[in-house]
Amino acid sequence: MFEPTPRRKREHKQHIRHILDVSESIFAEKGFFQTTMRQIALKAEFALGTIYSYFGSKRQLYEKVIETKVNELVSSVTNETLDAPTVQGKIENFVRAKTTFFHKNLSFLRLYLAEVDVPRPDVHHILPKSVRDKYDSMLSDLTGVIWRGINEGLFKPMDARVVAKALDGLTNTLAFSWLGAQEAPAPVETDINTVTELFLYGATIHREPTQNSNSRRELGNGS
Amino acid sequence: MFEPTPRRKREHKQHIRHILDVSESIFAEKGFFQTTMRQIALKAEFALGTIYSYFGSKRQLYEKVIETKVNELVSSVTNETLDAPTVQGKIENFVRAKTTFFHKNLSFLRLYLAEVDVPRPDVHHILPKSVRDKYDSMLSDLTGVIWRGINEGLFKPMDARVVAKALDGLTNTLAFSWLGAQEAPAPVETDINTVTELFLYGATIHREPTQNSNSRRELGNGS
Amino acid sequence: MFEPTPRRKREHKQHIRHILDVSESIFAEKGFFQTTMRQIALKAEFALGTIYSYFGSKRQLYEKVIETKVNELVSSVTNETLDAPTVQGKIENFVRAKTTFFHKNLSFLRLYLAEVDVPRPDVHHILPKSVRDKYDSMLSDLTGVIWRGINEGLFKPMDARVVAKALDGLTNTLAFSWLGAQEAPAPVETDINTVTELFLYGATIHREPTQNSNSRRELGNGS
Amino acid sequence: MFEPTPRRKREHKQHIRHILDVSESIFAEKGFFQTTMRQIALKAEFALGTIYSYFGSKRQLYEKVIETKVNELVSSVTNETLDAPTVQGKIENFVRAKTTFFHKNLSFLRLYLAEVDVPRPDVHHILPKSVRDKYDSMLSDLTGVIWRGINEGLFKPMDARVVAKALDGLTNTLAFSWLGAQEAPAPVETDINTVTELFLYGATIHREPTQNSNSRRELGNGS
DNA sequence: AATGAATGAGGGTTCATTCAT
DNA sequence: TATGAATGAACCCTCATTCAT
Repeated sequence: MFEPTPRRKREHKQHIRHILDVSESIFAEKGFFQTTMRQIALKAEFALGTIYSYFGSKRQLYEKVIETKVNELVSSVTNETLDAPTVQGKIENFVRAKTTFFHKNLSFLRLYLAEVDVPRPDVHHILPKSVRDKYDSMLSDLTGVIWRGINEGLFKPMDARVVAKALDGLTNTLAFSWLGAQEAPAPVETDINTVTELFLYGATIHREPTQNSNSRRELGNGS
Repeated sequence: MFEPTPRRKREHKQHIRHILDVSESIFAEKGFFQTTMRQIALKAEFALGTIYSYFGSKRQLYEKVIETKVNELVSSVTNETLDAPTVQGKIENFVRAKTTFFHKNLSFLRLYLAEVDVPRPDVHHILPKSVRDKYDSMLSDLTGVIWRGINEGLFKPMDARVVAKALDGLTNTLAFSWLGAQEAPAPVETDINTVTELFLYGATIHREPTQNSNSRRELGNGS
Repeated sequence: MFEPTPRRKREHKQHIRHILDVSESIFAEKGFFQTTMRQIALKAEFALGTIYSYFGSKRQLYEKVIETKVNELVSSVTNETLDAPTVQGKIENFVRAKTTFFHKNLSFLRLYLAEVDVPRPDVHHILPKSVRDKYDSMLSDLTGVIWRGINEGLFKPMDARVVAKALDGLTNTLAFSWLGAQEAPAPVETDINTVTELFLYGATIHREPTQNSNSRRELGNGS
Repeated sequence: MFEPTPRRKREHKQHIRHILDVSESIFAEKGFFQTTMRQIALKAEFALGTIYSYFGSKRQLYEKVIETKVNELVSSVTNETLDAPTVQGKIENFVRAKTTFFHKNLSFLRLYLAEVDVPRPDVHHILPKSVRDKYDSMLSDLTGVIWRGINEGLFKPMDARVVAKALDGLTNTLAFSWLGAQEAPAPVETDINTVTELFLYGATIHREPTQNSNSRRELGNGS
């Protein structure tokens, strides 16, 4: 019996990280079903069996890829959202955190859209419950923020959950537009402002904007 | 030698329609890769070979399913959108047409989201160009509407294409929320109002205008 | 009950002939297994079922194609061979008849080589016994001629059957060389002379050819 | 990471050899199209997938079978042919080498005749160019020998290429006669002599030269 | 007789997964 | 632990053949 050396442990973690990264890029490029374990093993420079010894199955590997990144995303978004004191600030931070994250994880974006945004039917959920829970908790937090906004008389009295979904979808939609565009995506700040402005005040120009115009300027002054 | 009798022709069309319907439901339920041609043949109550004699390959069948429904959707949406005289009317009709269509074609919605909203990377595009073109033309029409709104001083001067995408995404997001919900989805009109209101005027309550809709309508009827 | 009109009967025969011709060309081009009944039906401008009503099965159609042409070949060759009074004349006529026939039926040649020259193993004979018998009878006739030549002291005392096979193979080999060549094949007479000369007198030049040279000239004077 | 151990490598080669042997026998027995990969896997006592991991596809496996044996044949024949100093010696050695090879590789003979002797039309060539080239090179060597014989005044002035083809076909024809015969084939030497005699001096008995071989040898040893 | 839509057995091929080394 | 050869279930597709009209 050997006790695992610290070096061993470190290497082990590095390997896992490495395989996850490689898998993410291939899954993102080809999708789950058109990715083969051999392709992953090849690109990761491990033997086929080694991948299995680390992750058990293709499905589990895929889930781990999603789970890891979703955790990062949700943590980041949740923290940022909570960080601001006002409702508007929270909204803005939510949009900023999500947008920034996807800007930095473009290849993951495709997986996210395919899996979280358009999940397979309930019976055959490809995602483990933990991931969906995580995602739902993020959405719940956002719902809470909306709800507070409604209670404070800031937001119109709509179904908070639906509004939250709408905002979430709005950021996804925008992020998605990067995927198609081959050109360098617009600066993040512009996107953040567009979404925030649209969500808070809509597309229509108002005639007598008193305080609102101020807050809008603050949101938009990055460009 | 003989051309097919009218009856034969009619049956032929019925069979095609039948297979397309069956395929749609299975593809929607399991996705492209987890659907087998045998499942389709079985559910359609045709022999395997018969499906092939009608559609050539799994890929082509899938494309035909998408193409047929996307054509319906786009026609319906385009017509309705053009139908209204004012910009706001067009926006509202767009949302109404799309929402209504998805309400009536719930199973197709999943395919639509998977294919149009989250396309696979360029090399492996599962959709024929014609379908994507169709979709793009719908989006272009919408972009035109937005653009007109901006020119008329109704909408804020934003990137019309991005705004159009946002509105499209917003309706998708809402429609998507039906997929998860096991409960009877809310009445269509509610959803339509939510999206339209959110898009046009945002989530925030404005201080001065008590009857927002009235004053705003005045703005739009100048054209 | 209608008695078949003479016209009907005539048409029937014409159809059979037509389908056989079409089949021969396709079988020759692609081989048995890579030819489909649909291809034949299409090129023959009959419905699939019609082909079956005439020939029962792909195998039977194929056999009929071979059988018909082999019968023509064997009849022609046998008649010509018997026609000449001398052994040398018979040999020459045999070569001439076979060569001429293949010259006129180039597409059949491929089938012939594939089926008669290189038959599939005994268990799975694709040819009906009648065809093989026909072919064997031709070879027997030739063997008889050789045998007579040996008895008359004209030919060396070799195994007549083997010698006959050799001559038969020699003509096949030559005919085969036309298949590869895209250029217009050499005049038939040249080929006939080459084979006959080679078979009767070999490749070697003899020093004191007294009578032999005469007979050779007779054989070769066509060119 | 690790290169395969010598043992692994050895086994790998043995497996390839084994599968090739098994395939050859089945292909020879049933032909390409009536042989299934499952049959091969079964007889080779490997899983279906294993055969594919070794050879990629049925077509490639078939080609490898042919290629391997044709290479053996051509090497053997070319070496033997070059070995003799005189033209007649070369001719005799050519016949001997080919005949001996087929005597020892009876099952391959059928494949050889089907593929080399009766190739499918150009578009559907089942053989890789390399194999056909190999075969052509053998034939070219033989043509060279014939050509030398003609130049030395030994052979009649015929088209050397055609004569070479004729000799090649003659040996094939003879070898082929073994395929049908269930009885033990005649001793190889007899066959070799028959072909050589026939090719060099023809079937006809010459009047004057009692000891043909002697006088003829004198003709040939001038080189 | 003629038609061609419908049938379904069968074959080539892929790829997740296992396991002996 | 790491390896990768071996496995075989499962899938897409073809095509000879049948049969109702």
